[in-house]
Amino acid sequence: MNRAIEKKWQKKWQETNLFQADPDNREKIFVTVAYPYPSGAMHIGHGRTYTVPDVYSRFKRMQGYNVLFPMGWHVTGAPVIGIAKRIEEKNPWTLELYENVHKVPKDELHKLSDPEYIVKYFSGEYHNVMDDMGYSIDWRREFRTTDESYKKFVEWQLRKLKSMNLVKKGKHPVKYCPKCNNPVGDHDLLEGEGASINELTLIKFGIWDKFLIPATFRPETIYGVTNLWLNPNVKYIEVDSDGETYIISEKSYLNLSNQIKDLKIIGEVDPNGLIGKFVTNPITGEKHPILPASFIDPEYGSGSVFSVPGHAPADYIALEDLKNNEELLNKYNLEDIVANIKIINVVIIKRYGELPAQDVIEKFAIKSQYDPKLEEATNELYKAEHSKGIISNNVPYYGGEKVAIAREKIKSKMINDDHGAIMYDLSQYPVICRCGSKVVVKIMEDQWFLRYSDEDWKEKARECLFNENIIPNELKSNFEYYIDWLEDWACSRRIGLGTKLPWDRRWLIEPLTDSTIYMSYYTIAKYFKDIEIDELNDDFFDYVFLGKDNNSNIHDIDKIKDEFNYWYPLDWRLSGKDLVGNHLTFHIFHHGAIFEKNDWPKGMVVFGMGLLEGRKMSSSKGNVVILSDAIDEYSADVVRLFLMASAEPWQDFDWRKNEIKGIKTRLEWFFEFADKIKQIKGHPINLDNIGKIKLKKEIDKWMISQLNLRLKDATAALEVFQTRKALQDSLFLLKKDIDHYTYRVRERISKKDEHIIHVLSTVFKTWIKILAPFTPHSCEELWEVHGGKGFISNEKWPTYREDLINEKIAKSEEIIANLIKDILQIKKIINKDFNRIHIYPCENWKWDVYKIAYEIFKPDIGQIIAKSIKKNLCEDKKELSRFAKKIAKEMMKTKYVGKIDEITILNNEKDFISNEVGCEIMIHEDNSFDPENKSKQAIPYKPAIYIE
RNA sequence: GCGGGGGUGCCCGAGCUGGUCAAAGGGGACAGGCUUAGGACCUGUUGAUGUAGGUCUACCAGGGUUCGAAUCCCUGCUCCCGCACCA
Repeated sequence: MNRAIEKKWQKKWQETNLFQADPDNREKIFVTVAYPYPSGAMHIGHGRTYTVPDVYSRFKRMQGYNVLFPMGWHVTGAPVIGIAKRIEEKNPWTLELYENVHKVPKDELHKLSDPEYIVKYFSGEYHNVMDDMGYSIDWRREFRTTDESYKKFVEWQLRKLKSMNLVKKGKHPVKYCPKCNNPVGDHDLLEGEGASINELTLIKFGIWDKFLIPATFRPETIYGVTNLWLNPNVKYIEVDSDGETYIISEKSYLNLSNQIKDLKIIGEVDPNGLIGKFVTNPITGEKHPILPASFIDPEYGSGSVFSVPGHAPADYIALEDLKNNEELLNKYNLEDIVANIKIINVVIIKRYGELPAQDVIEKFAIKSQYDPKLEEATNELYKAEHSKGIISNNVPYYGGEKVAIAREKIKSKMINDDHGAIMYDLSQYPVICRCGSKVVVKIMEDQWFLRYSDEDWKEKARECLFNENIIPNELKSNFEYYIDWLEDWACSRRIGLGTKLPWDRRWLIEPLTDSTIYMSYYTIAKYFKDIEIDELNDDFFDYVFLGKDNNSNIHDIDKIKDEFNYWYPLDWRLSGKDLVGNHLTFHIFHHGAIFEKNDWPKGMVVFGMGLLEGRKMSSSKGNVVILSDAIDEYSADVVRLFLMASAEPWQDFDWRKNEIKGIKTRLEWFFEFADKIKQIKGHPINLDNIGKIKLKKEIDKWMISQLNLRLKDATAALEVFQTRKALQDSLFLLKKDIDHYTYRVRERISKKDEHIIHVLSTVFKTWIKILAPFTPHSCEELWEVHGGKGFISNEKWPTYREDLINEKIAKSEEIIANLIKDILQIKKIINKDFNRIHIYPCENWKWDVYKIAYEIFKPDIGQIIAKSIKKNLCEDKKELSRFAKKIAKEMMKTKYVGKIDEITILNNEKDFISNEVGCEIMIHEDNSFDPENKSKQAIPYKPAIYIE
């Protein structure tokens, strides 16, 4: 197979518009796969993603369905902005990545400094590679999400949602670079990838007319505070917020000022002047001393911490350290204050005492606040208290409640009473923007949200999901979880490509939101080139998609509407596992909100990820195989076949060079198979007319039976996207059958037996059709070369013949194979010279007993014997009971398919068996010659053997 | 932590509505055949053991249900994935 042949067929398909799908009177199937975000070259992971729908589409097309498989480009979003900037700045890492991994030609590279050009360039590349892969896409419907008509569509969608009161305004924290003045994503970072935003509670402790505002994860521990910590080696400042004065570390100002409006610096504060002074606990009203601690990180929170030594190991050990530090105690005159501190218990957990912090300190043998084990100890205790802790009865109102619940209540109470506020901080430090400056958490005001928290909307989503087919089914509960868990989603953005929010043009629509119902857009996309942009107003979409009143002047509008109604609802939506929690769940939500129930999607298939030689694939790390390279090296059909054969779509697949080689030789074998038939026949095969012939030999019928069996299994597998199983049956197992068959009939092959030619031609003709969805180019070529008419892509999918699947024939073949195996085994064990092998088929009465045993369907020996005696099956009662015991055990190990005429079969295959075991054999119909009494050993499906 | 999915023979993996499972298929290794040769193809072997087709030990570990468990139930250990404003 070479690329020239593949190109030839791709061209022919294109010239005949083979995959352009328009409404007709056939039943339709509408398949979409997540449209790609083309910011780099396609790799084999993408190859798998897009091959699955192609195989399915081709399969369904052959079954007679009108199949629509379209493709578009999701080019909205922010990543390309950063990429373009880095190209512009000639960032070496980015240039290297795009030149060597994504294989962008040198003269194109510099043009990628324009984000629009990046997506244009790569969507073009994607299109070409998809053609090279032979995908049966209807390209007339291709679009980019920045097309003006698409923007009109998205505007309609958002206005629709707003009119349904599913959009609201609010504020929202984001990772933000103050220097670039922009929100940043992971792809914009120099350092700190994967950092998340943590929510903390600031609590206002009064001191004079000012406040210290320590931040905490555990607001419930406010009842256990003994003191505050300040780091005397750190700069502190006073800031004004709306008339209140806070004391915070200088380093925390940057972050806090992005979260608290108009935070103004008033002046510096000397921490030494604060140590030893007292603050007021806003909840309990108690006075707590301010004490020095060097472990306080000035960058985190607000640079001060409240101390809960009963439950925070760090606080506990810091207090112990201080007690033993006379120098410090003397410096600030703290001796009495520290001596007076009484540690308080606020949370009770099993297996811990009054002071859990002390327990873990002892358990981990931590000696000082600088001990590295401190973090581990803290984690352990925090987790334990959160999941299993109960608020102690010392605490008013909340005593006896679970920590996790009390925490939320206490938090909201404090915020309501203006004793506290929410702040956000990064989960790890440092996080550095590509520009080199520190990233902070900023609260974005005037943000727009989709109200996924809306219970009515959730209910619609659940109903939509309930009626959908999810493959694999296990993921359905995952979707349920996400529907429940989803909160309001910030759907507006400052940067990136995309559609502007129609009612607030300062904002762009966030790119997950603009790609939720685009499947409906495909159905009518081919008409847009002939329609003025302004005509694509809300009335147009309302009429076409929702059947509202027609206020549009577009003259083809009813045709457009009919086309939408023909293709919708979507039959299958395919996408990656990683998109379950957002794209796919949003897809359900938005269909639920906008479309009528009968237009809700019907099914989803969720894909696994790709591995490369057992390791995770990653473009940015260069651990990736570019799809076009793979096609060049192996051909599209080999790549397709490997991707489909190595794992089911929802499993992770592993690209292994060695195994691809195996697939390649398998495909070559398929080509040779055709030649082999030709050779046997002596002249070319004519697939258009392979004639009819009555098969007499069991082994010929066996081959046809196996063929139908494999076809049946493969068809059933493809119906539910099990590409691997389908190939397992149709490629590997069927090939094994053919090998077995040609081996069995090799004598007859050399005599050019016409039955064999007919069997092999039939196998070939069916086989080529089964493989056509997987390796369409090879199959077209073979089809044409061997006399097929038209495209194989247009051929009818073969239907299996249940009546030709014959279990008894399969069993007979098994008997022969097992017999040969057993003889060879015995020969090996006894290791002696011998002249002849005698074979004794199973006697009739044993078959009868077997049948009785089978009907009882339990290894109930007593019942088997009783019933057999009743029917008088055997004179020799002793022999009967011996056999009954044996068959009771045996029946559970073999499948009963009825009585088989072993004598005939054995006589027919006598020469073959004799040949295989390399010795003369004799088939006995009775036991007149049986010197060692071996004939008794015979049981159904297992003739007795005597080696003389 | 929350949610989801796993742990099978040298490797990858199927099986997991209990019996047809010493466990499919592929890869690797080994032997034989075909061949000048073979990385091509075919046949066979690839848990142990056995002078008659058998027996024993096996599907993370431990316990249980059953006439019978890789498959069902419980416990423990362990691995992977997602947890958001990012496509």
